[in-house]
Amino acid sequence: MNETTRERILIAAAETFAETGFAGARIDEIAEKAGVNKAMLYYHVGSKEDLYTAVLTETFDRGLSSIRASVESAGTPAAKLQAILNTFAHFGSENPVFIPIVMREIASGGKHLPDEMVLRMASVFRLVGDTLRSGMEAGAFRRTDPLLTHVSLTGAMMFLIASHPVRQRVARIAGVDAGAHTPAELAAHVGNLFLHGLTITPAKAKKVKS
Amino acid sequence: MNETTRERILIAAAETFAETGFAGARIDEIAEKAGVNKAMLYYHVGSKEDLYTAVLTETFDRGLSSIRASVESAGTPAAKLQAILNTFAHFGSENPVFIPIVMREIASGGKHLPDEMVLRMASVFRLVGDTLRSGMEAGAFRRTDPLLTHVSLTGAMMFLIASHPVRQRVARIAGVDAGAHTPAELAAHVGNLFLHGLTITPAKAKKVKS
DNA sequence: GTCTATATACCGATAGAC
DNA sequence: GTCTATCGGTATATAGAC
Repeated sequence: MNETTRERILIAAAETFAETGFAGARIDEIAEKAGVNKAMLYYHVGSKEDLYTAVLTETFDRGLSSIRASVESAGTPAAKLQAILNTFAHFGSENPVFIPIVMREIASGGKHLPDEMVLRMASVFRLVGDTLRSGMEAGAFRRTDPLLTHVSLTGAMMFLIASHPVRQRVARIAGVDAGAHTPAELAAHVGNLFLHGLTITPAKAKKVKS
Repeated sequence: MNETTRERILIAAAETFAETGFAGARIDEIAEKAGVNKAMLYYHVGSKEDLYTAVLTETFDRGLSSIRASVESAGTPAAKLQAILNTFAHFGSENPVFIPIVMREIASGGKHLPDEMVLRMASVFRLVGDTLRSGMEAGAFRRTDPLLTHVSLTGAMMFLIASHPVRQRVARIAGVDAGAHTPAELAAHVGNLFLHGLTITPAKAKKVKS
């Protein structure tokens, strides 16, 4: 089993699927990008669907272990949450495949989402959910529905990262700046927003003025 | 000009584009769903791209005017923001085409997004951005990047609405409740989250305990 | 394992009769 | 305005030589 060839194919496939989606992806393009013959692609991986599933699960697994590691490296619930956001933003930016694919799957109601993938998504939620719940029980976080908050967090994060090209076009028309686009800056924005909210409370207002 | 035929085609196209995306959509399927001949589709609307653009802009325009109306009906910046979220959630739920299409466009970096659509997106941002800026200037909102906050808001909202089927599967695996799914409940969750954040401040903690 | 050549099917778009 | 028939191009997938 030539693992290097297979990996080259998976990387090329990931890029193409991210750019055009499953239906828009062309096997010829993936093969050319991977530097292999089209027949070799079928020999090493299989059909287009097999290729898609392989890309999905392998990418998700790498992201999952990254997030797992980052959670354990932080102390307080707030720090854990920020660590998750940082890792998520970094992973999503460095693996441009991941976010577009998830967004497309959500857009189709997860119709093509195999159980193995839902299982992995549940693992991520458990990580974030536990962080949220422990923060609530410790009196650090307000009580909100963990699953809905989790989806809100990841939704905001994914949109921020993936929207960069569109954001630039919108910004030019609206006559404003396109805003930050580095993973660190985007994660900081989401963390700031979700931890403290928009409203200026008396305590915060005092803090700002001091 | 038979407006009814054209509208039937646009409705069918909207459904198909939402389900499968631009590349995945089949003209034959759209024509059959609309109950018209394929040649008629080309006669009334034009090419596949023309069809896509028409669906996009007409749907977006209806949503834009809904949001415009809701903004004007509210007083304070916070109330305006909540009104936007409510309208957005309602429109997105009642037009199941809208959110999937936008999500797919963002996922592809807006490659198929015509300038007319970016223009409309900029209009929505101007509405939300002005609300945010006026809140900041009035001392009601903390200072954040308006465009990034706008994207975070819409991203969270869209993910919450569109993720419902996937959320149910994740919830079952994680052994938790799938959470709310009515537009009003989802809008309330996002509004609560973005206005007040997760962190319990001294002032809020006092409020909760009283 | 690797490549060429090709089968097979599908899809977007149109010509042309009525 | 409406339909049938079909063109031309392209896509996935494979057969078969080496």
